[in-house]
Amino acid sequence: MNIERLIFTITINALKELYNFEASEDQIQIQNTRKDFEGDLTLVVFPFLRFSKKSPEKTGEEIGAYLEKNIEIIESFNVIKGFLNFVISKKYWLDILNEAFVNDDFGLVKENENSDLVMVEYSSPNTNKPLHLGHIRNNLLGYSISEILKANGKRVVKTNIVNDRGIHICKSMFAWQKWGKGKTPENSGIKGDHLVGEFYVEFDKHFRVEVAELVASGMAKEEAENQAPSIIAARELLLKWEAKDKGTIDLWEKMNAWVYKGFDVTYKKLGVDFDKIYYESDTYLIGKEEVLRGVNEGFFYKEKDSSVWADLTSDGLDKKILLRNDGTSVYITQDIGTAKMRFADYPIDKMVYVVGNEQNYHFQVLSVLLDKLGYDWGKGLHHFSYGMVELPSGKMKSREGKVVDADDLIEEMVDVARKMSTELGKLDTFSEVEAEKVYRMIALGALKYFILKVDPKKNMLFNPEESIDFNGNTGAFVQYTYTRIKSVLRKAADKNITVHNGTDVDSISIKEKDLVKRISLFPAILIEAGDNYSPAILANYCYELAKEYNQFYHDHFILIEPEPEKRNFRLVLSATVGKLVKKGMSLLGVEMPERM
RNA sequence: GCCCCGGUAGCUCAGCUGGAUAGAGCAACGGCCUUCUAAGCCGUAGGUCACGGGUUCGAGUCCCUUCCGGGGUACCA
Repeated sequence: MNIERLIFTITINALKELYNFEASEDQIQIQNTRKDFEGDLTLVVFPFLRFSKKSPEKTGEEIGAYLEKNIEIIESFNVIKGFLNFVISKKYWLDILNEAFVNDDFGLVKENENSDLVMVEYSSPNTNKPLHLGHIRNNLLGYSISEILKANGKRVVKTNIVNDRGIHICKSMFAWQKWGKGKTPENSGIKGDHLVGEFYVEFDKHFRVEVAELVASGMAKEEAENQAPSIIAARELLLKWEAKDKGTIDLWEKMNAWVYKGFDVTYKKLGVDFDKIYYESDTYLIGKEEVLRGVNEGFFYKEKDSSVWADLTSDGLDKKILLRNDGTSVYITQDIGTAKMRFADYPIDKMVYVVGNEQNYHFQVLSVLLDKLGYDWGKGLHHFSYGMVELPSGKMKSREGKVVDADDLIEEMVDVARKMSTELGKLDTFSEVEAEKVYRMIALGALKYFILKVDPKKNMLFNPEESIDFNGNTGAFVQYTYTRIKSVLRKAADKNITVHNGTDVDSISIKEKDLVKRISLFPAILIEAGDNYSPAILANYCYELAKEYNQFYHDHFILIEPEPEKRNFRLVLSATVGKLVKKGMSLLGVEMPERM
């Protein structure tokens, strides 16, 4: 039984016996004792004063005495104001450490036949432009939350819906036809997704000139945006595409193939992957069918102009268009089709969509629509809504080319890592190939940690002028701590010092106990990170653990410690921290180098 | 206009779902390498938790007003 549960239970007994009060668990607050006070765990006694009718100090003393008598591992207690602090016995902490040390799955929940199957959709790129920093956040969050859910015993299917059709790709296609002069990734040496992105920007450039001209000639802006020759041409392409026009389909396939090849490179660099990929071009027709079924069954209705709508006002939402008046599908149409396809493919218990918070409303609507269409899983879908990445100048805009490109950013990070590492002379004995591997680990680790340590729900700021740090609260800090630990363990092995379990020492220092306490929190942190869909909770834990290890490392000898059992204890501590930090960071998608 | 989210140190972020004197990192200043990796450790300085009210033993945390920022808002995705 874990210590907190034990205190809960015995406190309930104490309140009954001392004050004849039947408490429930949620009236009892247990927290970690603040560092400035003596003790490990603290019970807040204020809520009990109404029943004890005594001072906070007196009440604390009485409950404290009761618990001390009835719980063996409580060594002593003290009361300060309304706070009852317990000192937990050394044995308890040593037991936890030994458990964490020997159990390679410490804190992890194993999946079984009854485990929920969770499908996590993330990435979901459009095929008209390369990935940028906003997509990086999405990809890292999606990958990490998938791993965290697995660590919580869920069966996870990582999925990607590629938005490979629609007006956006037609814009790039039209621009390429018109101004491309046969440019290809092969003959230009430009990565495919970047090349297609160039034409998307090219399209917008011409489009805006055309709109400006029309406005200058007296047309209203809104109409001009509808009448510009470029947009008309792009729309024609979309209609031809939907009509399966051979030439259009060929061009579409060619350009998308360029993009996929480019995306694969970026995904690989980022270390993210998918178990199943869906394409909008395969799902949007199913979406249409579902919408029409909805019309037939009376959930949706057709306007005079033959556009199709859902009236969601009784659900507290607005009316929502589902098919345009020309019969083409809108964004949400394909989401309906994709959902149907997925639930046919997998026995999904829970669907998680990793999509930015600008689409909060969209998912509210989708949930209701799916429910109306008779899917009972519609109501339970989870929109993992994350904040935007902003630049100092504001929101990123692909069309204006105002973005931090994913590939560029990664390569810049690697350059900085290489430079820094060379200056410090850390990897002088490494081969070039080996060193390059480590630079990439450090660069990616810094980038991933930088993004994942922030609460996903919040917007975050990225300043391209200041490169991401390798000192302080960073990925490199945690990696560095790990390499220190590995170094100590290597040296122990060199000296034929074996690290054995069942460690027992006469006394442990404050720093040592702090570390064990932090270790003991690992299982709860994993659960919390999973329940809250928050890699940030785990990232910050890894930092705290590493930070406390560095303090310990600074203040204590490990290998040099003459007393064998003490030395062993510290080696066990070190190995355990190393293991947890590696595990924790791996759930964030961060790799750990052995040396740096 | 209406709806949602946010505002914590100069900057970037934590703050365990209402508990003790609000914490880190960066930037600034000072100290620590003949002992296991100094990408580290220690210290100094830095705060009206946007503003004003309320709820209570106790509020950065919950409620309301106002201000500021971001997002959404029926044929963009």
